[in-house]
Amino acid sequence: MTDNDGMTTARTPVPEAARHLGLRERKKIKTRMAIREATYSLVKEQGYDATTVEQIADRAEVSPSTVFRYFPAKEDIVLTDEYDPLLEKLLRERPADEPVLESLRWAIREAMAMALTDNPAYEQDEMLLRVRLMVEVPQVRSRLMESMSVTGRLVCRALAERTGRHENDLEVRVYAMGLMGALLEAMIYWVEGDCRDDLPELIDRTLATFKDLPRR
Amino acid sequence: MTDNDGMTTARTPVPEAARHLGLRERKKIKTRMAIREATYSLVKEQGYDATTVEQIADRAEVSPSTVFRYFPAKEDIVLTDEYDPLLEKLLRERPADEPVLESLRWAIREAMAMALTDNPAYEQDEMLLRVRLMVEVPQVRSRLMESMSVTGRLVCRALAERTGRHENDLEVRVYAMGLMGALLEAMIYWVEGDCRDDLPELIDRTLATFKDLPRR
DNA sequence: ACACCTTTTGACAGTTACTCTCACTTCATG
DNA sequence: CATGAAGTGAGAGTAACTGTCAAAAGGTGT
Repeated sequence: MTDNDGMTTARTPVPEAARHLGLRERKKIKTRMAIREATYSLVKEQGYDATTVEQIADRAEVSPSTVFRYFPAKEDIVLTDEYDPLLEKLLRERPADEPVLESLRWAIREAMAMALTDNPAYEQDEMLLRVRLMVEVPQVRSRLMESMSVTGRLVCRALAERTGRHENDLEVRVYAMGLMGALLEAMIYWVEGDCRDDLPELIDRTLATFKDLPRR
Repeated sequence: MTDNDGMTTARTPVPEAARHLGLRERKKIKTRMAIREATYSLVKEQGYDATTVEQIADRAEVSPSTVFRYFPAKEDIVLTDEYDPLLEKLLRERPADEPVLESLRWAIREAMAMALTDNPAYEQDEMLLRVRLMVEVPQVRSRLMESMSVTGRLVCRALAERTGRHENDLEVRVYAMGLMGALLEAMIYWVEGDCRDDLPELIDRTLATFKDLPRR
């Protein structure tokens, strides 16, 4: 979502991809992670609203200025969305003549699987915390909804390629945002049910309420 | 404070529905309108961000405290959504055996028509300003998206009645929120095209990308 | 008219997210 | 190592809120 610094933020501690980078870049990644982790632990302890940016800065051992330099808003600390590029990649890997709903289903499935298996347990923990915050804290949810439109544009592009339409077609845009709204609601439903339901199944049922966007 | 000595009187006359109310209630309605109109004029002059609550309070001749008492947040001043009850009423008036998409189409059509014809010209002006702010100012758009979920619940209820499902069914909720996302995107599309397109037609095309939610 | 109670208001102080500026440190490079 | 660039911290400032409390205004009984 608001992760427009062009740099793909990595999840694994000081990732391999960063090895060749200068000390500067590596430090940036470190403080970024430090701020995130400080935030997560504080939010777990006291809740989101009770956690101030100053506390976060203290625990991350940086100044408040630096926190704001790394994240434009407090919500962005918990809500950095690095899955858009992954989703796009997975979507592109599907055969071009497959119905878009099918492609989406598989791409989302795959993305979720990767998020759950490729990450260590404590990160899965944080992911659940994040999802919960998205649903429960209005500010975070708002931001999430904003990021929905970014992902929506991504889906628009995929839809355009598949259906021979323009990515700015009303039908394309409307269909994409409809999908996003539906998927978001599915996630909320899932969290409300304490994450007990089988998420892939919920997503299947969600996508099943749509008809395929016809080719032009 | 806001004596009706002529000069500071609001453009909009106190509505008939308020006639029988006590002085207290009537005053409340008045200050509410005063705050709104102060906000609209200031925003027209300087833009949303440059307009502070203090300025709004000054122009509306109330204290800043009062502004916050009437509207929990600045965004809420421009974004009061009085159309939910109307939409619900119109939806209920449609025949119960009509496909839900049809009902929605007519209800939305009717609601729009009423909004455009029943209001004096300057209110239409303000409506356009509001719509534009919804699309352009992130904070306002966020709030709008939040309110989307409220309207979504309303649609859920209507869908539940029509399809014999429970209003908390995943399919119902997901379908409703999909609709809301799509309709919101249609509105954004309309504003981006400088409101030149025929809005009812856009809505028809939007709803046409959905299949009907089957009865259970 | 008057007293009495309730609702509404304004003044004020405080918190917090965020912005901007500027001096200072830290890294990169020839 | 010197020189420039990038990153950081300190501090001041803004504006959206929040909470409290005393004063004012509306409503109601006698």
